[in-house]
Amino acid sequence: MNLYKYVSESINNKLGFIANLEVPRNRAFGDFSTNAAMVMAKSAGKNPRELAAEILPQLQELDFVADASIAGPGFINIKLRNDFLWRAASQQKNAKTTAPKKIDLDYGGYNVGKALHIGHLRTSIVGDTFNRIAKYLGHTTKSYNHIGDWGRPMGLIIAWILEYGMPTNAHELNKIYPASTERAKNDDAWMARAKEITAELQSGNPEYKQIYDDFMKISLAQMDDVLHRLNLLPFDATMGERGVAPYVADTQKILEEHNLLTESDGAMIVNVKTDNDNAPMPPLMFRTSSGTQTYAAADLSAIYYRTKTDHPDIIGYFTDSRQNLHFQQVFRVAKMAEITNAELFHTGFGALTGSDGKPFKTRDGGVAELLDILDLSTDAVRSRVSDAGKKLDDETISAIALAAVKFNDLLHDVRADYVFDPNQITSFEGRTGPYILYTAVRLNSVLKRAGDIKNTTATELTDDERNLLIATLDFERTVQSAFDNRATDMIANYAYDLCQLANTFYHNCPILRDDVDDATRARRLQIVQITRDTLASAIDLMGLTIPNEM
RNA sequence: GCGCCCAUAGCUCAGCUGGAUAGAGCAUCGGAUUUCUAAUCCGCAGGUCGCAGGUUCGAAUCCUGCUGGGCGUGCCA
Repeated sequence: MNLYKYVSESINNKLGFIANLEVPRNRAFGDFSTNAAMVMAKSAGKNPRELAAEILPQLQELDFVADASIAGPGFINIKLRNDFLWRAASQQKNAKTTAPKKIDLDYGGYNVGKALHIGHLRTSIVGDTFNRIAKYLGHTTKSYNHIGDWGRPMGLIIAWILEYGMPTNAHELNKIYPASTERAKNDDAWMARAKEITAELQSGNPEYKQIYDDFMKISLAQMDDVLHRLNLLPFDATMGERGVAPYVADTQKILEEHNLLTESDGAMIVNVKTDNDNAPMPPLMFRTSSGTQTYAAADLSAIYYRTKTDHPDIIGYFTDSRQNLHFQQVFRVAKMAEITNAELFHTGFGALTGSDGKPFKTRDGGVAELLDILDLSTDAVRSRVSDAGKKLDDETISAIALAAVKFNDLLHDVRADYVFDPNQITSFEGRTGPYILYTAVRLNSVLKRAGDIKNTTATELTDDERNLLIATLDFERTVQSAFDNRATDMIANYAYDLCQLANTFYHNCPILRDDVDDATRARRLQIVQITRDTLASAIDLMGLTIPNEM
C-alpha cells in the first residue's frame, strides 16, 4: 500500500482541502505532519495555531490516527495506530498504475567496433533500471539499443581492414577505430577515403558490406557479453543507425511535405530556431554535403519508425548530457513535421569525472573500459573474501562485484556529474551495493532458519519495528516518484535507507534467541519477511541479484 | 560571446512537496558480539548550504545579479 498517498488523501477528504503532507525530519514529532492550518490560515484570516486547534478533532476521527497534536508555528503532527500500520504493511504491494502507457525507451547506444567504456555505464544501468521501474508500474515498454553502426567510424574501420586485414576477435577490432582516427588526423587522403567508403557503404557497395557484416558479428557478440555481465534486461530491439536507414527517405518526404528542408552549403538542413530563442539553436542537419546520413536523420527516422510500428505514448532517451541540444533539435523537428504525437523526453547524464573534476581517465590517460571496471571490482571482492577467511563461489563474487558498480552508479542524481573513484568501487563498507546485498542475505538467513512463517497480528510495536514497517510502506511511492521524475537514484537511496533501518532492527531486536517469547518472535519474523520482500523488489529494480551467502 | 547544468561537513553524496534542531557514508577518535552473518550496530567530532540581494509567517529549496567549474554552441556520433 502507498501509505503516503492513503494518508494524504484521507486527510484531504476529511478537511475538504488540499493540504501538504510531510514526513517530519525528526521522527519524534510523529509519522506524518501537515501544514494545512498554516496554509489555510492566510485565507481564513486566522492564527495558524488557533485554526489547527479547530481542525484537530476532525483529524483525530480518522481511523488510522492514534494521536494528533499541534506543534511549532501550526504544524499538526500525526502518529499512526499500530494495528493500522501492521495491516497496511502486511498487505501485498500493488503499485500498478491505473493508466498504463506504451513507452519506447532508447538507451545503451553502443558503437560498433569500439569497446564499451565507462561512458556507457550510466546509459546502460540507468536505462535498464528505468525500464524495470516502468514495467513494475504496469507500463508496456520496448527497449531500443540504438547502436552506432552506420556512420563514419564504419568507413574508418573498413579502410583499415582493406589495408591490414580482418580482425579475428573483439580485442583486435577495438584497436582499429582509434588507430584509423589517429591516422586520419594527419592524413587528409585517409580521411577522404574513409568518408568515401562510408558514403558507398550506405549506398550499397557489396564489397564494403561484406567486410562490414564480418566485423559486425564480432562487435555484436561483444555487446551481448557486456549486457550479460551487467545483468541487463535484453533489449527488445537492437536497431540503430543502419536499422532506421530504410526509413530516412520516408522521413525526408515528410519534412519536404511540411516545407521544412532547405539546402545550405550542399547540406540539407531544417531551421529550428524560433523568435523566442535567445539560446544558440543551430539548424538540424539532416544530410551532410558529402551525402551521408547524419545522426539527427537517424534519430528522426527512428521516431518515425517507432511511431509507425509501436504507437508509443512516450518515447524516452537516456544519454549523456552533451546530447541535450541535439535532442532538443530532433524533438522540435519531430513536432514541426508532425512525425509523432508521443511525449518525447531526454534525460541527459552528467559526466563521470576524476577527483580533479575532469573527465575520468585511467592512470595511463586512456578511457577506462567497462569490463575493466567490473574486473577491478571483482578482484577487490575476491581478495576481501579471502582476507575474511570466507569461501564464496565465483557466481557470488561476481554478483557482489556487480552490485558494487551498479549501485554506486545508481546512487547519484543522473543529471549531475559525479566523481568516479576506483577506490570507492572497491570499498564495501557503508553506502554500497554489497551493504544492500548483505542486508538481504542476513534477512534471508533468519527466514531460512525460522522455517514456516505464520501471519500474526500486532498492536504493540517498538520504535525500531515501527520505523522499519513505515519505511517498507514508502516503497510504492518511491517507485512512482522515481518514474515521474525519471530519477532512478531514488530507488538506490531508498534501498539504502531501508537497509539501515533493517540492520538497526536486526541488531536491537533478537528473533530466534531462546529468551524471545513466541508472540514477539512471530511478530518480528513477519517484519523480517515484509522487509525482505520489499528490499528484494528494490534490488530487482536495480538489476542486482541476492547471493545465498556472503 | 550566448545557452544549459552544477556548487551542501576534510572527501563522496542525500535533501526532486518551500517548513520545526540541514542528514548519511568514508576518513579520524571511542564503544558493542561467548548472541539470528562484524561486509553489522552505537557514539564523539565535523556546516556562514559558493557570494550578495529579493519573495515568504518560514528559503539549501523559488526569483535576480555575481563568482567558480563542467558541457554545448551546423557537416564527429
